[in-house]
Amino acid sequence: MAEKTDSASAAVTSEPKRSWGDEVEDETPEEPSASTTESELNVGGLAIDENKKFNKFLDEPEDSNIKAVTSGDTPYTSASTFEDLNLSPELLKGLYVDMKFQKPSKIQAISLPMILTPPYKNLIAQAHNGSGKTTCFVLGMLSRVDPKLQAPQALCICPTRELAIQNLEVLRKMGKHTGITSECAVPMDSTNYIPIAKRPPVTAQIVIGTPGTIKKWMSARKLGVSCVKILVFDEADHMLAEDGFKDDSLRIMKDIERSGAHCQVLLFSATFNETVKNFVTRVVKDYNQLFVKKEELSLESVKQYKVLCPDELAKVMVIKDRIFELGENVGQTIIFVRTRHSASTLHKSLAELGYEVTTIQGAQKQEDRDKIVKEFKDGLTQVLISTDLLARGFDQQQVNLVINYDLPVKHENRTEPDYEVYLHRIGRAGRFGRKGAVFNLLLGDMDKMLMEKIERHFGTQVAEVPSWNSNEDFKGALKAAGLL
DNA sequence: AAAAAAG
Repeated sequence: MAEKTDSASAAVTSEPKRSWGDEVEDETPEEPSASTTESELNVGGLAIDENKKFNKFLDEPEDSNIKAVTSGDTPYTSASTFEDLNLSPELLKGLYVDMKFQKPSKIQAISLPMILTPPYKNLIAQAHNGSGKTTCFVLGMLSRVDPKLQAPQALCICPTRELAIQNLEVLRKMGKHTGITSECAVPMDSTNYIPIAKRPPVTAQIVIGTPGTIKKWMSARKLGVSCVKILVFDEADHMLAEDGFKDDSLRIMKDIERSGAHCQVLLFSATFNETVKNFVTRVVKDYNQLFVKKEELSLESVKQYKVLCPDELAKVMVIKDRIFELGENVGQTIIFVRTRHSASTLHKSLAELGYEVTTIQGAQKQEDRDKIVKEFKDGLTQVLISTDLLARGFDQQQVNLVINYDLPVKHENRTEPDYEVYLHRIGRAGRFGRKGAVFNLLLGDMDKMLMEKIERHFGTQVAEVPSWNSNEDFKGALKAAGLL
């Protein structure tokens, strides 16, 4: 039995007074622990234990420890119901009727009061995959927007076109009765292409999109940001990582700040490695934060396995003979590969063997990508091969099986696993506490070593499937995962 | 011998 400590403890911290727009000039390395006094004192802000008894029936990782550190002395009380949040009746209707939500999930219960209570502090929030982060910032945006002001007031930046579209769909469903307008700022497909100069200025109150398009619209003066009062970065660690979208994100932040209005910044992700964490805590100032230990980040409901494969052909055979045969009783499957090229190679091998499979990767045409995602979300396709395009955020509850055809590795050093990508990939299964299984196909000593490092990093045990070509072994694994 | 966005 895992010990149940207080789920969240709040502490007062004193942060360096720095503006998030200043970061480009200010790269001074800084010891974050020196400026942050994190005590485990329970200063009574968060009544989490009280909340626990309501939430224990919910199908999600409620026993997870989310550690809260608040800045300043605003007290926050965890919301045990959505009514606690002073949401408009229209928004509550969307939550209960359209979204069919009953109670806030844990991350929602803790983060929403922080987002919605004046003086609207910035927030850096980490929470498990599939625990309902999207709802946190969507609700935040919808309820902070002034419905009477017809101008962009909330901006949400996402790493992929697919994620931006998905988030907008959630927002529109949740905000259906509010009359709040929204627009998606992603590269348009060829059929709907309108040159930027011919586009009318954006009047939508909430804009969700990808960095390039947002930047483009801003610089063409089609997207005014002077009324923007809430700025969200989904998958924030990636959006602010050195090899991610860092420059674009900082640029957007800076432009908004330059326009004058005070803007609340929300950073959400399931992962924040130490490097990014140190960076983001320097880019935003005066923030509240929610964090999860990396050892507690793997979802218990998703069983992880490793499969030792003697050669490349064996990997294809595992997909063909095990995943296709057993997987269809189990739900949908995503197969992750490292490169666009291996995506098409695998696709071809499987297609030649007569299996029906679709593939998505960034080199495809926008409209093809949209079509593939739509088919998969509609349940018309069962098995989807993907690059890390879909590693983050993609929410399809019927996905119970994730295959790492290739393990995720760091770009700059391929003998190092990319722990964050690994966690995001396996988080495509087990949405909202559902059961799931992950099969890591390992080929050679390098893969074994990478796998060991991953196990060590997250402090998890990844069970071995005894034989790659035994149907019984895979059946047993799926049974143990609760899928058969 | 990377993926993502976008020009």
